[in-house]
Amino acid sequence: MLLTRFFLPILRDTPKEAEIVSHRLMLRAGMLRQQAAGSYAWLPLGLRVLEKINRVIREEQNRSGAVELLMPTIQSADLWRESGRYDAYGKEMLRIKDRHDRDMLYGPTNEEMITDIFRSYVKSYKDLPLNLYHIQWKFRDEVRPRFGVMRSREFLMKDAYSFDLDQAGARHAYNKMFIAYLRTFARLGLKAIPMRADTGPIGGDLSHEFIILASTGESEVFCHKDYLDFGVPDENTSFDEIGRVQEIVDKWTSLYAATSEMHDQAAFDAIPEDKRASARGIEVGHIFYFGTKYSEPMKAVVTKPDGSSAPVHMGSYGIGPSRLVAALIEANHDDAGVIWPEAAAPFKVALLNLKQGDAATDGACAQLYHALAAAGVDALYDDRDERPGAKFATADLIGLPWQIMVGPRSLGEGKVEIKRRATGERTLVPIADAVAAIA
RNA sequence: CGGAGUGUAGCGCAGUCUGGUAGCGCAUCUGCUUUGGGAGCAGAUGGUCGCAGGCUCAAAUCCUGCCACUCCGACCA
Repeated sequence: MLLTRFFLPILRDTPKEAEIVSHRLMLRAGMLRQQAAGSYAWLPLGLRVLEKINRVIREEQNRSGAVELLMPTIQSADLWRESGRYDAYGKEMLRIKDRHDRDMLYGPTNEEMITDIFRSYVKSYKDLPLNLYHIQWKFRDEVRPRFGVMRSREFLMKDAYSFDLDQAGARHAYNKMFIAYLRTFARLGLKAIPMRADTGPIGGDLSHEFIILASTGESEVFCHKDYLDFGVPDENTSFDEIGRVQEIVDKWTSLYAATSEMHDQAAFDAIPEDKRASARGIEVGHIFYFGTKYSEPMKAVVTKPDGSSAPVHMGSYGIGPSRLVAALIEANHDDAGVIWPEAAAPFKVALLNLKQGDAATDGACAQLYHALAAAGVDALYDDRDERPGAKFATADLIGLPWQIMVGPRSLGEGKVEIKRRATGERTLVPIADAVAAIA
């Protein structure tokens, strides 16, 4: 992509409404534009990050056996009356009327709709287990949206819904998602710690919030430091081995970890002092088993092997990709700007022509740009007529993992300079070796 | 929803107290010179001062009402 053909409205000054670093940097880097309180347009650079995150989420959801579909944003109130939540949900639900004066709503979540889809088709235990997910925009009319996309009213959510014959089956479905989440966050370069969450009226131990530690986090969290060194299940982990999957979950829930709402000071004090971590955290995922809460009132029942029928056991599993963009920045930035992990980076490399209009640098850049494209490397070529300093500042701000700098100084020896954004480390390499150096 | 603020050019701000024909920096445009960490000089463009009403010879400035946005708190993915 040529920068002169891209749409990248960089801001030199920080808009005053942006308080936390991720919000500031997203506005400055031209990723995001606020349209109303808690409502944002995703500009091209931001959209690329969002889609990179979605890709990782999809790959891990699919790997665990979940199946993608897509449900509408606008829902009929009737389904919500069936579950009883139309009246229970409160003002956070954005309620709308259509031209026929029918009650509609902009979905804040999709339990009712997915249960309706399930009950329409699935009648037999033989079709279980089933896990369906989608990635769709949600709206919750927050009293006080803040922190940019960290807590917006409109937000993107991956929500998965599992259906099983009984609680044991549902536990395995839960465990599979648990592992998929560990892998998803790890691939995005985040250390996410599963913390026991409130299960509400259902009870039990099957609800976890996945929290990343960041100084600007929204809530206080407490955990055992050993979690930070735990290994994440590799891509060959079999999701069908019930015992093995349970072992992994058991290990990842063996040590103390809790948000302030669930905090048990006595249990925390029992941890050796040098192993205690008390920090701020950002919730990036939430998984939940809720049994027959929706299947029973909405009559989502299947026939069992013995001929009797019973409501299915369900769970739901959320990740907020739009919030993850902000969380990634909170966890990866410096004074100059964002530092993207490769899996989420909008482009892999910035190609900087330090003397636009100079035949030698123009030629070398064109050659490199084509070589990168041929190698399948996503590159953003800064071909603006700007001075070197402006290009360095832009590249650091938008935080692509690599920068290839092409200027008369090194080109004299037939070399270009490659900079790793995360470390600042620079190396001089012959032009012909540049693509291989970052691949 | 309680409390506190802010709305003046694309962005950041001054001007409001004490009413008198709207200003600064950056950005943008033109020209020349520059070219390895946000260049210099010269010139230029751009604003119904959030909206509506009122007081006044005269309102960004005073009064009344409304709207939008932000921050703290309670609440939430």
